[in-house]
Amino acid sequence: MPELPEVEHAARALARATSGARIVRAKVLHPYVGRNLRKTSLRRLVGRAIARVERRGKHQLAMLDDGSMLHVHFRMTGDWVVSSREQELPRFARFVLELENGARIVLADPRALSTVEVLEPGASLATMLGPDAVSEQFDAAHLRTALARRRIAIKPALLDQSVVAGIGNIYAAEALWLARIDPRVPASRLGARDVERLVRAIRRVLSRGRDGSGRYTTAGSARLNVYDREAKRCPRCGTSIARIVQAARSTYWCPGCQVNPALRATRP
DNA sequence: AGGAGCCTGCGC
DNA sequence: GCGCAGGCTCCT
Repeated sequence: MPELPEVEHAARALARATSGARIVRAKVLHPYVGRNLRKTSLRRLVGRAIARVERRGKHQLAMLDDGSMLHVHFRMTGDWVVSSREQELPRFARFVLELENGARIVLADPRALSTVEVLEPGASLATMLGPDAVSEQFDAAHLRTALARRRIAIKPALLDQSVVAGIGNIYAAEALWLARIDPRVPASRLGARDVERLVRAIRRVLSRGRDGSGRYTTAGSARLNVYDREAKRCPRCGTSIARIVQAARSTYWCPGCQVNPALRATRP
């Protein structure tokens, strides 16, 4: 369940379940999930306490008391299941952490695309991340600069985690709809006012998008205005919602009210 | 810039 | 069956 609000929720759940507790066991149950792990590094976790948990974009970092870090990425379908050691493992359990307080934290992921790795003290994430989408560092000035020389369309640009960290496919579409921007517009063609609207739209979209459990849904959700709604009516203008493919990902958008800013300028 | 691929389940 | 999926990396 991999968009930023969901990862934030998951990271908090992890923090709550672990807070200060020592790890007594750490085990990968699916080889693909541990593909970035060196054979011995999981054992280094045993005996360490989890001091705190941070989220950076959609990455989770559990900071251990010796300065090393447990780095987890849910990709498409990962999630934490918190229970106790006596309970049965949940379906799709791919990685298990057991704590001396009796808690058991399981990474459940049907597709097993999640990754778990241990970073040495002082190491940093291998990926370049832009400012977090819900941080103050992410503002119109930053986004404008980051997009200035990009010739790719704005929608795939928003998915580029080095531009801004934490936006996924669903909320990229939803934010562009809110800001009334055509997803196909070259990123560098957005004007200052478009970028400002877009930043506000991103903030709004990321501040909703969750039900009480921290999950989101697609079909049947009143919150999603365009995503997964091909051929349905745009809630704003009634036009039939379109689906296109950009950078091999689905983009849903409204051809009626999401306009190309360049065209808007020539037709006042 | 575009596509394949990773792995598995689900809906048609 | 087949095609699709909320992400990301790596390759042409």
